[in-house]
Amino acid sequence: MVSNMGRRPCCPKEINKGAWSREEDDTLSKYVSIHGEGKWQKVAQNAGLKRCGKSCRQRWLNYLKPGIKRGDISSDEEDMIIRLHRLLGNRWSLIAKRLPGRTDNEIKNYWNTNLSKKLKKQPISSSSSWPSCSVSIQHNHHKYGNEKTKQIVHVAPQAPRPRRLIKVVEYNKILENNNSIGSECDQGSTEETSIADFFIDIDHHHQEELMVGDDGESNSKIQKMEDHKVIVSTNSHSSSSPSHHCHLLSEKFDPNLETLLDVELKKMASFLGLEN
DNA sequence: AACGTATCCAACCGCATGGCG
DNA sequence: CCGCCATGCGGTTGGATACGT
Repeated sequence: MVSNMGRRPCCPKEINKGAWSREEDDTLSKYVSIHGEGKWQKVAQNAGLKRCGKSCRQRWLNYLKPGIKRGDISSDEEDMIIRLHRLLGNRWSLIAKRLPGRTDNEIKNYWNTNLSKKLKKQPISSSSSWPSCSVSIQHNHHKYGNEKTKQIVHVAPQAPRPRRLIKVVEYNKILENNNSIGSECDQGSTEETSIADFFIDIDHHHQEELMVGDDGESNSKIQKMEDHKVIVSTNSHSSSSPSHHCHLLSEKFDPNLETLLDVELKKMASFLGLEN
């Protein structure tokens, strides 16, 4: 092969490493407050920081960004982390998105240093009452100020995380199209949520869909899924803040809804080969 | 006080992913 | 379609601190 084989360094040769100084923090904060986030390589260069772009991004997102909480994880937050971890596994960024002000790195560290030990001492049995799904409240801010609220179900297979993941968004689109073509779905006050919606948290503009494995069988499975539809009535929370959905899952579980979803989700998990 | 060990957590590293030309 | 690049993510590392002997 060629002589310059190997991975190209992502950072300039002369860079600072290790802990960030106060001056570096100030420089980065000022630069981002003026120019905004993104283009981190240029941030590093233009701000005169001898740091690589990745490092700047991480420092900003984990410590400097306004609204970041540090330390003092409450028992409610801890409970939330435990539940979300059971639901989502080591997907720290997804977990962090549901804990306002907390970062994936902090949650990951907290898990590794505190919770993993705690849970080792108090293992959760497979027959425990932990939910196999969770519900969060999603607020869609539409044009002209009306807000729709939707209950989002997060499904986490207890099976190992798929090696490769594909999105189910396309499937959802197919269903939407089908519904609009002479289906029984009326456009009235009750909203219909297809089962594919259970996998999709559009809270972040489709950035964090829950996905299924692309083992080559998924497409056929998704086709068959059309027979499995679940209706979830939604309601309006005009007084709720957008961050409302981040509150504890334990408080959001409607026992009836949970039972319904649990049954349906078990069916689907079975269908997708995600049982156990 | 001195030393060894354990713990915490900020930062690093490499891989995956998505956008773009 | 392909390659490049920037960004995102999660596992790991290593320095600082706390604790035990």
